[in-house]
Amino acid sequence: MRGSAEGGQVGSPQLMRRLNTQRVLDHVWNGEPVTASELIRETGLTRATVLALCRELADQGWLGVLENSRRAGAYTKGRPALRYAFRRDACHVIGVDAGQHRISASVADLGGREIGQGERAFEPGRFDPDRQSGQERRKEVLTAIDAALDDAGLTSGDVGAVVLGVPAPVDAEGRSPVGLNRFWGQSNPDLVTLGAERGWECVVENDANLAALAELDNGAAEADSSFAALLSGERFGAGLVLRGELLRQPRGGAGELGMLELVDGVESPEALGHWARHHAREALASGGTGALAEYGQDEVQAEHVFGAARDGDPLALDIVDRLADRLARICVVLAGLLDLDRIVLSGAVAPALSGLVEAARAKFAEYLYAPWLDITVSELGADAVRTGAVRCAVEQVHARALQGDHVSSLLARGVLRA
Amino acid sequence: MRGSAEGGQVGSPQLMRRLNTQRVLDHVWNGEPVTASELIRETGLTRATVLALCRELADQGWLGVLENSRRAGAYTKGRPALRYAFRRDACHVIGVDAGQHRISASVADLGGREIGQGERAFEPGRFDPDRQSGQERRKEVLTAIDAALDDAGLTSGDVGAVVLGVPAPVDAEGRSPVGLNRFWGQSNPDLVTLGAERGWECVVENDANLAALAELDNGAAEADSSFAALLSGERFGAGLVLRGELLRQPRGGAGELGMLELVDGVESPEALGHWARHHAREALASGGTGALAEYGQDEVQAEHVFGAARDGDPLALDIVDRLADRLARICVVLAGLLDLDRIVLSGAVAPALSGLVEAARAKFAEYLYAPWLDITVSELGADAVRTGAVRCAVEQVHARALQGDHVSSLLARGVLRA
DNA sequence: GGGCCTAAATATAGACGTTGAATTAAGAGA
DNA sequence: TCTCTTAATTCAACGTCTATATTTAGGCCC
Repeated sequence: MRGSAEGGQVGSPQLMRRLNTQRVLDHVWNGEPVTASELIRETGLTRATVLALCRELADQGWLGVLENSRRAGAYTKGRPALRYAFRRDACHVIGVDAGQHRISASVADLGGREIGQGERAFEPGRFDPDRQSGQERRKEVLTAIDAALDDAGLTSGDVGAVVLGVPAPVDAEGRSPVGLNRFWGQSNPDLVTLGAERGWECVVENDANLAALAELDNGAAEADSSFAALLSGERFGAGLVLRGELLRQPRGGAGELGMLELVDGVESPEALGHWARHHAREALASGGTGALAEYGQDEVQAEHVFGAARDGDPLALDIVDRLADRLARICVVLAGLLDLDRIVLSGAVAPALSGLVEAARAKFAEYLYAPWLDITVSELGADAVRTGAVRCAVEQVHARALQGDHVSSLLARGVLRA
Repeated sequence: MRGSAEGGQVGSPQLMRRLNTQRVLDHVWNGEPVTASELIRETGLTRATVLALCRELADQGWLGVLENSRRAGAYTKGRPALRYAFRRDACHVIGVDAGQHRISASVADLGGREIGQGERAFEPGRFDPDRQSGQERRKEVLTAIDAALDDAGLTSGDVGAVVLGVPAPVDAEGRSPVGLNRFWGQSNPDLVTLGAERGWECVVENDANLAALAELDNGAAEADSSFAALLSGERFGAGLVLRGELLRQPRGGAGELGMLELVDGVESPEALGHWARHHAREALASGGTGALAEYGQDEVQAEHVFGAARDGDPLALDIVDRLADRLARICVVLAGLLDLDRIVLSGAVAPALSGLVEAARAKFAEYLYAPWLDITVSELGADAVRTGAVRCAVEQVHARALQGDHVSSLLARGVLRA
C-alpha cells in the first residue's frame, strides 16, 4: 500500500517531482523548442532530472521530441542535443465574444492561433433585449461554436476549454446579476451550464476582463505592470490588471464603471459611440452645419463623426475634442487611484480613435501629473474580447494540465501556496 | 562536497524539508499552542515528520515546548501530548507613525502586543513643513524610537524589523516623490536609510496602507475580502486591500486620491477635518448662529463641529450632512470601481464620526446599488497607522524567519512561486 | 575510413527526507 | 498492579535528487 493512496504523500519526494514537472511545463509552455541544457540552466536542476521530467511530459503528450537537433546557426560541436517542443496541438480551445449584436467564436490551438471561426450577427442598429429569449441566445452561442469547430475540422472531443465573454459583470460562479439591468441577465442566460451539455470545461467572463487578458498576452504591457483595458462598447467597461494579474472579484464587479455618473464632465458610463451620436444630433438640432449635416439629425452615427473628424470637419472635431475630455477624465480616475502604467482603449471602434486618444493624452496631463502613463489604442480592434477569451481558455488548460496529478489536489487543499 | 554548496539542492528532498518547515511555521505563527496531532491533521504530514519539524523550529527559537500538556477542559486519555507554542518574544519589532504633527513609536512583540512607547509631538494647529529640515525630522523619529525601546527595556539588538509610516506615497525603494508636493518630501526625508545606521531592517510605507494592514489584522474583514481603509488626516488617503492583499504599486501611488478633484460634490482630496472647518467658517461668516458661533469664525475647529452635532446643533448637523455626502461619494467611486466589501474610515478623528458614517451609508445607497458594502468606523482610532506599522514589521520578520535557509534564496530566484 | 574532439545522454552510487508500521512511553482509571 | 489509550520514538523501505563516471553521437582532420 505504499506510495499509492492518493490521500497521502503530502510532503514526500513524489511531491517534489510534481513541482518540478510543473516547473518545466511552465518553462516550455507555448515557448520555442528547448534543449535539456537550456532547461538545466533555467531551472537549476540536474541533467538527469531534467531529462526524466521531459520524458514524462512527452509521455503525457505535452512535449514533442524533435530529433533534428543542432538548430540552425548555433555552432556545433559535440553530440547534438535533443530538442523538446511544446505541442500546441495537444488540445484545442474555444473563445467566444458573445456581444449584444454579434456572437463570434473561434477555435484555437494552445498557442492561441485561430484555426476556425464561426459567427452570428443580429440586426445592426438598435438592439432589443426582450426580443431574444435566454434559450434562443444559448442556441445562437452554440451555433457559432459549432460553426467554428466545423471550420476547424474538429469535434467536441478535441475541446480542452471554452471561455465565453459577455457584456455584463460575471461572478465567481459564472453568473450575472439579474434585475439590476435588463441587459445583464439577457447577455448571460446561465451560459456556464452550456458547457456541461457537451462535456466542456466552460468559463464565463466579463468582456472587458477578457480584453485586458488579450492585451496582457499581446505583450503590450510588461510583466508585473498595471493597466486598464477600457472597452468602449455600448457602455464603458474596464478590465483591471494590477501587477500583471487581472483583478477578479467574487461578485464580478471589478472594473464596473457605474460610478462614472459621479465624475465631473463624464456623467455616465455610456461609451464613446453613444456620446458621439448624442453630441452630433444635439449640434444638428441646434442648426449645426458641415459634413455631418448630410446624414440628417436622426441618421447620423458615431462612425460618421469619427470619419468627418479625420477629414477635418470643424463640428466633428469639436465633438471629438469633447469625447477626448471625457476619456481623459476617466483615465484620471482609473490611473490616479490605481497608479496605472497604461490605459488601452479597446473595442470595435478603437482603431478609428487614434486622434481622439492623442487629444485625450494632452487633456490628461492638465488634470493629473502622471507622465509615465501611456494611453494607447488597442491593436486588436474588434477581436480583443474573442482573443482574450482564447487566451483565458488556454490558461484554463494550462492550469489543469497536470490535473490528476497530486499537486493539483494539494493546491486545492491549500497545502501548497499558489 | 555533497549537500553543502548553497547553489545546488534546487529540487532535492532538502527543499521539501524547507517547504514543510515553512508550512508548520505558518501554521503556528502567532497562534495558540498546538499539539503535534493538530499539526498532523492540518498539514497532512506524518507524526514523525511533524515532530522533527517542530524540534527544528524549537531549536531555531521560533517555538517553545510546553511540557504541561493536557490543556484544561480537553478530556484526557492516553499519553499527554507535547504542546508547542509560538514564541512571541523570539524578537521584537518597532512600528512608527511618523505623522506631520506627531511621531509615535512603539515596540511590540511578534504577537503585536505593545510593550513600549515613545512619542514626539509638534506644536498643534498649523504645521509649517519648512520649519523642520529633513535632518531634524530624522532625529525626531530616532528619538521617539529610542524612547520606546527604553520604555520597553530593550536595546537595538533586540529589534527584528522597523516600519515607518509616513503621510506620503512611498515607492518600492521606500522613497517619496519630491517636488510635486512639499509635504511629501518633508514627510519622508529618506527615512529608509535610517535603519542602516543602527543595523535594522527598515521599511517605509504609506500611512493609509498601514492603516489598511491594521484593519486586516484586526479581523474586521474576512480573509480574501476586499476593502479600503480611508484615512482621514489632513488629506484623504486610501489603503486598498484586494482579495485579502494590500495593493502596493512600484511608484507607491495606489490609493492616492488626487483624482477626487474630478468627482462631483467632492472636489478635492482634503479630508473631513478640513471641510468641517471650512463649512463652519463659511457659515459663521455669512451670519450662521448656534453652538459654533461661540468659538468665533477664526477659531472654530473640526472637533467643535462634531461635538456640536452630537449635541444636536442644527448648523453642525447640516455640516455633518454635507460631509456625509462627500464621504458617500468617495465610497461610491472606490467601491463601485473595485467591488469592495467594506470601507473603513480611519484616522484620529474617526471615533467621533459614527453619526457621520451612518448618514453616509444612507446617501451611498442613493448613488449606488451595493447593499453588501459595509461602511464602518475603525476601532483603532489614532493608533491605526502605528498598529499597522507593527503588523507590517511582524510580517517582515515572518517573511525572513527562515532566511539563511535555502528556500528563501530559491524564492528569490523564482524557483518557487510565492 | 579511422582516430580525435566535444558535448549530450545514460548509468550508477550516495544522500536525504518522507512514509508507515512496530515499539516504547506516559498518564488515568479499575 | 494491570489495562487502556494516545503520544512519541525508532527503523526499514522507498522515491527523488545530486554527483560522478561512462557511453553515445556527430563533426573534423588526417
